[in-house]
Amino acid sequence: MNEPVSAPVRRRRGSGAITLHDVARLAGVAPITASRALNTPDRVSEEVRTKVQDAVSRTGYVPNRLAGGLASTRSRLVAAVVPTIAGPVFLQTVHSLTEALAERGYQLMLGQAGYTGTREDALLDAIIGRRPDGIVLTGIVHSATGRRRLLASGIPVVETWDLTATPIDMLVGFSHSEVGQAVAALLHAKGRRRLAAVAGNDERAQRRVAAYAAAARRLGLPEVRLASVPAPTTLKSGREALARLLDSGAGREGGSEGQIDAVFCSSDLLALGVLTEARARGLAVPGQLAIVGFGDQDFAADVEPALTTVRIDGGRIGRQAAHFIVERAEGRAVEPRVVDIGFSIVERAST
Amino acid sequence: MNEPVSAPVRRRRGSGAITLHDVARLAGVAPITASRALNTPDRVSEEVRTKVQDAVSRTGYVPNRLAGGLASTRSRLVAAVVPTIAGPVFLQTVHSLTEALAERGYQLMLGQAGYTGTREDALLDAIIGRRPDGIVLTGIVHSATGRRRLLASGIPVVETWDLTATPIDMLVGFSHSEVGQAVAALLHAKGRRRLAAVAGNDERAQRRVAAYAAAARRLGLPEVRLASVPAPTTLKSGREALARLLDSGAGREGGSEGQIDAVFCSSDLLALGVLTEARARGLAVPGQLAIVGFGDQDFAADVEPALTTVRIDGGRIGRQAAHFIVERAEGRAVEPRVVDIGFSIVERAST
DNA sequence: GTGAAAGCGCTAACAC
DNA sequence: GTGTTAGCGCTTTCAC
Repeated sequence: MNEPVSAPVRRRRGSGAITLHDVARLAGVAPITASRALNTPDRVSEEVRTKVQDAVSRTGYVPNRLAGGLASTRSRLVAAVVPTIAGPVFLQTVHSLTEALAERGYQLMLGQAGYTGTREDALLDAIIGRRPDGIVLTGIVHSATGRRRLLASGIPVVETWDLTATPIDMLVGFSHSEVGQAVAALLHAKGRRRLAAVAGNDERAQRRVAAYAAAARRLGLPEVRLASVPAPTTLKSGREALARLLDSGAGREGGSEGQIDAVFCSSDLLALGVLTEARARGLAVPGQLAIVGFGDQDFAADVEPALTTVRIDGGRIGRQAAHFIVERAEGRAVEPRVVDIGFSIVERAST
Repeated sequence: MNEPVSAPVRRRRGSGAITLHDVARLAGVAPITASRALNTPDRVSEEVRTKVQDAVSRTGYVPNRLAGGLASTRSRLVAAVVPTIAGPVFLQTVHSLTEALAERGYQLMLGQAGYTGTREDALLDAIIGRRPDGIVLTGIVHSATGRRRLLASGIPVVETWDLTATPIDMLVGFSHSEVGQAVAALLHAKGRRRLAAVAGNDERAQRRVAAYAAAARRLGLPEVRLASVPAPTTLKSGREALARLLDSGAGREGGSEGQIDAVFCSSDLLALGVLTEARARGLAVPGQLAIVGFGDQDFAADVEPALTTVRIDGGRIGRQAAHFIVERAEGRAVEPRVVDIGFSIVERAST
């Protein structure tokens, strides 16, 4: 086989890919000058800039960011951790996070922790080992050791979708308790008295429902009936949960408390399941049963009847998290480090 | 402030994190021995292994994979490209890909190319620059320059969710044309004669629908009515599309061809929208209108009536892709490099 | 089984 | 504005 023209001395290691040295040689400058031409173009003469650009496009050079990250201790990589990508809740956040980061030249690395939390520590080590410029946590109850390692790593951390008293670092979210209270107040104001809830068994959903039940109690309503379903939630588990609520309610107390007349669901998908089951049983919605979802997924407005739901601006969470991380990565302090983005209740036909 | 006990000479650069050198010093061995104790534990004496393990847990050492990747030209990072994470189609694939990779010690990096493909080349460069051990492409029509750069990078590539004649490297998917044909055949066999389709304007969906229309033609059916909607598809666009199909059909030809009696949708969400609109208009499903979805999302079986749909084993695609990449990364050849995972039609109440 | 030396490809630091 | 030097933290290569 012929050696390529003007081949360098055979390398002993390496991938064989074009390097910055190759580009620099072609452009007739020192490697560091080529580096500057690419990274800080305005600190270099016009002439050098064009020569280097030229060499880059002729060779198809793609900078090795592993090497760059190692040398500069800036990887331009941001990690996000979600319980599972299969659940729709965080998609909007991950989507806008990815976009906002890409605009600023950062890349997203995605990790799935699972709802159980068993793999959490291993995942965190895998992430920290990559020295990302930031870590975004969504809906994770992190173990004590996990917290400690995050702290020790010195990597900027943004926790999202919640408001905790003791954030690791930065925080963008809303109060799940307030959501539960607001929904109870709404249903009470609408004249509903026998409230129920269907919630996935993740910590945040349980917190919403607990606050909802407590608020109902304070409003003098009978005890809220609860149905728990596994996370991630599905339409099917919504149907089954309503079936359980209705059947157990009918059997018990001989109707002293009567049938439930409102259900708060921990996701819109669950709410759609409840709606489907209600229709299958000939229960009128909202006539006999009011339904409230959570998340304001894009389908919520278009089902029949349209779903009342709690709207969270997931996109804003993602953008704010990206902003936090990029500011930190570029050496600027961010203050305040906690942002409460709130929520709103979108009233539609189902209540 | 006190210096930490036995502080090394102040480093001029670096993150200040614990390094393998620190661990090695603590364990009383050379750095390379510590490296071996962690990466190839069985090539090291029992004694060294425990001493190093001990030093690791005392210091909380997390290996810097940027440095490791640079030295070994193996990053243990795999990139996946999806049009958008907001669409539900690829979630199962991404989910199982992440899991399968994590099990083998690889981490996923996610990129969103968008359905338009404008950002595609920039995204590919950002990915290639990270020197992943593999790249998984889902549903991307890649530009000629994109293909060239992928090829030039030498990184193993798996294209998924399609079967093309000229794969870049490895491939796991199914035939979209065959899906369209099979659906047309099914509806024909069920006695449906006036077929319609609602499809997102992405290349693959259009291909399914084109094959569906062609098959209908060959079966002697009247021309298929088509409605195009923007990708990603939503419940709402499904409702609107059915409305358009019905209204235009009624106005035109004075009923010579009559109302449509079957709709093939390019996603289950779209199908749910069609179903919702049909119900809102008092059209009986499947009596007056048969509906077929695509994807067999988990809700498809549980809506009323349950949705007939095309089932793709997205999880298997992800696992197979992970297998391909890991095998390659570990130096083993894979043969064959193309896997057709096929599809099945799940008949439920909506037809 | 263990270690010394020499990079991987890039950029910070400090000249000039 | 441009270049030289010396690493970043790890693993390959080659000795012992």
